Amino acid sequence: MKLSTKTRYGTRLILDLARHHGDEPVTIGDISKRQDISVKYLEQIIRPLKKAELVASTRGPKGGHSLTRSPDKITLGEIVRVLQSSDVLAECVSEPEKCLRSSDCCVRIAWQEATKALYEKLNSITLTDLLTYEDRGVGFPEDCSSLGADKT
Amino acid sequence: MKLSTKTRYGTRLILDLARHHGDEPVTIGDISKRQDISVKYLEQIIRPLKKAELVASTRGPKGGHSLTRSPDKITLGEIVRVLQSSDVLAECVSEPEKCLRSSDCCVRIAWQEATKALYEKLNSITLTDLLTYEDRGVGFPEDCSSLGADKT
DNA sequence: TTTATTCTAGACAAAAATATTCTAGATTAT
DNA sequence: ATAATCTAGAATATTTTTGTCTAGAATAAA
Repeated sequence: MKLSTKTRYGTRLILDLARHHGDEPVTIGDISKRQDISVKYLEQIIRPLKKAELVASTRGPKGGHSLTRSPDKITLGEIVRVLQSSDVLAECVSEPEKCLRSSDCCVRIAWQEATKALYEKLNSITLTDLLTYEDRGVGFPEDCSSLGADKT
Repeated sequence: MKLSTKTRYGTRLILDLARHHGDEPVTIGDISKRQDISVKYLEQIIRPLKKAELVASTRGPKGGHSLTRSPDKITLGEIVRVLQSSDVLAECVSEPEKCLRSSDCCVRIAWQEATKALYEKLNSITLTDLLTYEDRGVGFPEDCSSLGADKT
């Protein structure tokens, strides 16, 4: 159920671009230094982001990468969908035809609902939101301490 | 971001027990036939469920497994937390100390919020709910067709 | 008391997915 | 021209997940 490091690193990558939105394009080398992620890996991660047109690049000296939209128009949901190779909780959610039982499987519907709830939250968080929390020294509005809910 | 097959099979396992709640204990062999999952794998999956005291077992002939609580007192959230080896979206959510950046990482808070939203949904779905939907021939109350939300 | 049935525990092996690097270019400002 | 930068695909390494095997323990019933 973990997000891949590709997704997590990619989020940091794009957040780095967000911090420099409006400035000169940012090079992979710079991001690598700031985020402490290898150049080679970043090159790999940025490809799907370009393909999805979240990021645009220019080659040659003075080249680099930048966001195609302002940070308040990009959500975490979008980033996760682009980078996460399996972007639903179970294969049967996105491809019911691959499971023989899907037609009358009540569990499948539950995974679907849960996936939906997850994306509703992710879609509600923009890059700007993250930068704002960062400025405030972190600490989201809501309380996040109790994850396991009915554990108690 | 996918749930492991252990979690998915385990959910079917426990749902099978739920269908026979109140009857004689159910053997792994029976579940294996009905769910089409190997005996050996089921034996492995049922261990953590026993440890978490969701399932109780008796040995010997006429032995088998049964739920320790009624199906309306067991939620999907609980099952996922027990079976899913990584039960949060990112390691830093449950173990912030493992990440150097965690103290001022705004992304971590976002993954935490998203994990929370996911469990709120999972915790709200009981085994009884699933059986009910099954009886009705599936079809949850809400519409589940659009997952990718801001995709459109 | 023996036997067949059933669960239990841990180790092991195989397969799949993920993470990461490498090699060889292609562009382009200076 | 050349140095800086991005691009593409292949190749490798690592980790995680999936699944099986071996050996044993408990117990109901004959």
